[in-house]
Amino acid sequence: MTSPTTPSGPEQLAVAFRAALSSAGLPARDVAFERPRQREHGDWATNVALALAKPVGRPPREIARDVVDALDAPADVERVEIAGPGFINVHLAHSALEGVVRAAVTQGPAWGRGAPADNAVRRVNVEFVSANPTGPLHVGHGRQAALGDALASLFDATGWAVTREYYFNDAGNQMALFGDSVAAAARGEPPPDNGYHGAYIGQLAAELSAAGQLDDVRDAAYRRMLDHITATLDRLGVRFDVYFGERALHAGEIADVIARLRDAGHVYDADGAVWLRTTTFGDDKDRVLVKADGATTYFAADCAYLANKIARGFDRCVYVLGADHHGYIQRLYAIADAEGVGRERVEVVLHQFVNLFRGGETVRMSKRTGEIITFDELIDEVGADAARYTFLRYSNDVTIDFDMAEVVKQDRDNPVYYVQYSHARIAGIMRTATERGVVAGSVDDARLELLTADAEEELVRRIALYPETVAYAAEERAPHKVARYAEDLAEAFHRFYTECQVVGDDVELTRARYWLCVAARQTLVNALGLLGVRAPDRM
RNA sequence: GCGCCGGUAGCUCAGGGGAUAGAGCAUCUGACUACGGAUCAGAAGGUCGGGGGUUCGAAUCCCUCUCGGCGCACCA
Repeated sequence: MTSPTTPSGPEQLAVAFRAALSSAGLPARDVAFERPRQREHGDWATNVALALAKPVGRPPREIARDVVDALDAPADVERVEIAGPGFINVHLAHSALEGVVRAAVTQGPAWGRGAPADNAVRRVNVEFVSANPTGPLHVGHGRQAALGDALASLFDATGWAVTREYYFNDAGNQMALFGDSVAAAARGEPPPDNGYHGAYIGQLAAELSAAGQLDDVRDAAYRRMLDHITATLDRLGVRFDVYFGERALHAGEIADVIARLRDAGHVYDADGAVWLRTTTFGDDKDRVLVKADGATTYFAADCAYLANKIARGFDRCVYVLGADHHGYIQRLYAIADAEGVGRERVEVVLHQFVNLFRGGETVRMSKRTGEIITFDELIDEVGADAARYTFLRYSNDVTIDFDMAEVVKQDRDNPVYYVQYSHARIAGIMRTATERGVVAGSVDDARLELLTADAEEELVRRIALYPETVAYAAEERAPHKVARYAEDLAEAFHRFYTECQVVGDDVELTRARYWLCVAARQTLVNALGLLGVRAPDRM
């Protein structure tokens, strides 16, 4: 797996350090490495001596001394030193930096991608948005679209086979009411009681009328609405592999799953209803599968839907849900356990809400109050890239205060442009290099050892962090770590750009810097790709 | 009442048990006859909501209190 150009990482260092522990007569133990906060503390650091101090009963610095003396370090380790209370800091040689540039360039789109230790490809279903097609997407759906898509990309980048799925309800009362509302509008009548209002209802009626689809309005209306939603998502660059309608489950799968759950002993009848004993699996209360009036519940459909996903061969089912759905988590786990699927195959990624502002003033997203703004209108106002990026640069766990007046700004206030600008600058350098007839040659022949300026080395070190950033962001289900990384990378590039002229008189230096630019550009492209944000050549 | 998320610089937020808690914005001071100034360099700014505990070491883990957001259907 490790190519000759890949610099030593935690795995290689751990092997060497474990050997050193052994030959120093110290107890065997895993040696973990982390990236030190400060540059002067090296490329990697381990606290193994601190951890051994207590069991061995000796001062940590003394232990560290023994370990370092016994260490047979990998070739690209320049020096190892003991610091602070007993940390062992590893400094890599310049050749390691050169290896990073070559790896980024030669691996190209695969740079930063990984695979599980056993190299097995597992299948994951990522379900997100799943807004019922009874109205346009609102801004909260936008966050979920950006998040779900980025999570799916992170799964893909770490070796999973991913299906992006959108689940919608095409079977319930709301759908019927929605269809009837559109039908009423088509006849020029007011909507039924508790029906849907809003200009889009009239617009849908007009569209269906123009298309001659007024015979079966109930179905035609939601399909048309789903088309609008798909178009909105498309503007954002989000595409689903599967749109799954609940109705399909009513053909027998719901009845089947209830029968199976009953056979398994988890179902009982009470008060005229059929219940699933979810409390067995940690839920607060049992849940109704079939109501006293004979109708199956949405919950019953959830049971059938999970069974359906498992039958389709997914090893993992991810549900991206808004914070208001946190109560569903225990329920989903209970379903998985009751079906014998196992809760470890179900995963919920929760995210907090979005508050909309314009210049500090609250903008409502609900239909209730005066100004309503749909997600489409938000994209109109700030652009797809800025919208997506803004949704993705915050932790899932924090509420986003989305101020449209800030997000349309195209300066350092708005990190998406800062990152995109760094990419456009590199593209500009490439254009200049072409114009001035630079012959870049091959990265293997480039004299990368010439890249010794501070800004150059810092840029390479930043690039080197990309693969571990992707791995960690994926593991933590935290796309914002990729966004923050991209900002740091852009910063390192801008500084390099300011301090180092790429296309210059020195042919060898020009070539070396050219390849550094290619490596930086590739890393930016890959990172922005995970976020679904464009990497423009010009802005 | 029970549960989930948050409280870190004036503001918006990062922060993976580790070393001196970091960015951006805002404020102040500087930088191009160079490949795009949507840029760069620097200064200043902190009881990490309060209190206990675990640990060699806690913003980080545990307990508790508090403030803010959200949720606790035979709705969808």
